[in-house]
Amino acid sequence: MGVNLKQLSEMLGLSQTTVSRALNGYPEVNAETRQRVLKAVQTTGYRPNRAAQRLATGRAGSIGLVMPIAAGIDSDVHFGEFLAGLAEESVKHDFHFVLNPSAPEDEEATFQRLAASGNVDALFLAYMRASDPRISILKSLSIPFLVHGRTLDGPADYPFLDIDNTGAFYDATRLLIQLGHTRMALLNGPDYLAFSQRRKKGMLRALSERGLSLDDRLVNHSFMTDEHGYRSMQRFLVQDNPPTAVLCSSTVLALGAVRAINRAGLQIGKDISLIAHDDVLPMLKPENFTVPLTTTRSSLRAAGTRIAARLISRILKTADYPDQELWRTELIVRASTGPAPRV
Amino acid sequence: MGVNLKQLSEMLGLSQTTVSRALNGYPEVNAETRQRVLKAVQTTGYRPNRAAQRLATGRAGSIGLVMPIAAGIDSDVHFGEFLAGLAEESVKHDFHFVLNPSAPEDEEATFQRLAASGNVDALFLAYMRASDPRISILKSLSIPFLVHGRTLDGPADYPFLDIDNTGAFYDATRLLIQLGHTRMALLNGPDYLAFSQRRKKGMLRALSERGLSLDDRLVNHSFMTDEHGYRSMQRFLVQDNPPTAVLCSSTVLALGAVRAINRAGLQIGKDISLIAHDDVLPMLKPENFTVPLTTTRSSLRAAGTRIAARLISRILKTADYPDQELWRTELIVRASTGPAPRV
DNA sequence: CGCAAAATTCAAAGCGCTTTGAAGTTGCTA
DNA sequence: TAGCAACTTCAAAGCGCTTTGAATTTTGCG
Repeated sequence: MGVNLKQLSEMLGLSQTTVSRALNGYPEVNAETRQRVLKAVQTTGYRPNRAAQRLATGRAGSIGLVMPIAAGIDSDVHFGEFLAGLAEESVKHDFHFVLNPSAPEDEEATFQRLAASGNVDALFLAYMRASDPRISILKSLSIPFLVHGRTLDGPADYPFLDIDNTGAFYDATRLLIQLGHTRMALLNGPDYLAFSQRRKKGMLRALSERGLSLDDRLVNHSFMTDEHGYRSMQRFLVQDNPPTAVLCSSTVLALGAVRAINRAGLQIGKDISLIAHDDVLPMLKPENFTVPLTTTRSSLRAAGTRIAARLISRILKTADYPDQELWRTELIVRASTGPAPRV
Repeated sequence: MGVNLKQLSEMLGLSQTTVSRALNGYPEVNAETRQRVLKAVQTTGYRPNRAAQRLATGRAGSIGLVMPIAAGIDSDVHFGEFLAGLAEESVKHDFHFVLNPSAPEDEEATFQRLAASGNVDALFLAYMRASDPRISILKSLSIPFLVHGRTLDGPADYPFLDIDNTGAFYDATRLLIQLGHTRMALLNGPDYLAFSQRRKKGMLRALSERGLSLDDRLVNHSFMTDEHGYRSMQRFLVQDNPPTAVLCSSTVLALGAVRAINRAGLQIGKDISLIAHDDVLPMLKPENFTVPLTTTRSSLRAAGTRIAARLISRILKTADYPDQELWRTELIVRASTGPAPRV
């Protein structure tokens, strides 16, 4: 193994105190001394023992993620991508993760346990529901936390990073309206999730501004899998008065929707327009669809990176980030949208 | 915060030594005393400080994963599912992860650093290449490691968990041959990965046993995305003598392949048969395809769970697991395979 | 040149746990 | 009843780092 602080300080003829301070950037160290220390670190390859640091500082150096992936619960494609961003940033600061799979019913207990264990410095929360009891649990926990997304109801008096879901689908809907569409469908994520409701709200707002409305039979809430996309779209298409446009909450849903549309012998961008929300999943690029997809875009990986950065800076009390962030999405027009077909 | 060991032992009128031993299952503790301790833990909610434990024992309590997800490198859908399994098991033993994104070119350095840092007790390695230099790096590192998959060349003198890729595609190919197919295609994963080569090998073996061969123009190696599946399948179909069957290394590839086939106006299971390898991704269930897919199945999540269990038991020196495991896959016949069409 | 203030450096006390070596108890055998 | 092994329990020494409070050296100025 490498040297430890004691050995290093003996080599240098300094006390552990001074060496430690030199390394941690304290001001009361002679500039020249600091240089010597830094050079010695280079040559010896000294790396502080994290366990000792953690014990001494009381900081755990890790972030707790409560993943909705208990045994038997489906994992989410989007999660991997988000995690990649999180990891990318965390590793820079030598932070660990505690991934805590948990079923919804014992999330509360999981949080309590995690916070009490002292094993994590901060908690991260996602998959926000419209009105989410987990927020108040977290508030009572006296441990920093950060929310990806945000609740729909109640005050947003907690730190979060969210994208402007309402705005995204508002913009998308407006575009469709401008193209002459009046009857459109919505393939949305699970009903209870805040982002689903916000997207629907955005769509409704744009519609009602033009005196249009949304037919309940053209709305579907489900997990965002290819298959749900296919089934729901198929149901929409066989109705008396099928939609001329559809909004999808995920490119994965769009995948299935596209399949259903093709199968019905319709042409995307001509017979029916489609706009999907794009989380920028590498496995599924909207520009690579047979008919490239018009999307509202926001990188999930970037969100992961940002969240890690904010959480870590919060723990280490380094930089100051805003407490609440709302990212605008980009509306990117490709070939899947076109003028509404003449009746 | 909760109590610590000192407080707990004072409450009980015992020494820290005895309490610690009682908790860690040492034999030299009076059964009655142990009961008292255990009860006190219940009432006080005592939880040992992990940082202190780590410092005292020298064990880090965490597993290092070197993920191929450096900035700019695509994340893999399959990874999330695998991770879910890993996390599920790890959390039971209060183990952390250090996710280390890394580009292929500095993987070696990443390993070195990780091992030397003492921040991890074990390393995990995946995405094995046919002949993988990382193995010898790991061997030289004096830290336990476990490989998911295994190299193709050289001795397999290291601990691994792999599935029988050769067998999987051998079985699949045999089934196709029995159904009368003689000209088949292969949509495979990246060329340099060991599992891709093994699957191809399995296919070749079954073919040559019947005096059949594999046309190079009907083989494609690529990342396993929907789009690659689509493009490659399309290329296969426009050839002079298109295949009557195709093997896909992933359901994600199959997704694209199915799209191409439908688009060409062909019927799956009738005009063309398809078998995919199924990692049991919740987002993409083969049984939910429009024409349910015949698959070779092996749960990636289960592999994650198993790997975590093996790694942790190795670190904690608890149970004994076999050092090398090769899991058979299941061949599950659904509607996407059928007799070869008459010429 | 002398002394207070500023700049550096240090010794030592934890952080909360495990583990070693020793000590105190019991139970049996001779 | 002495003597020894088998049980139990304990005090104390780390693990490697940070941080407090004090000591030492430099610097600035009258």
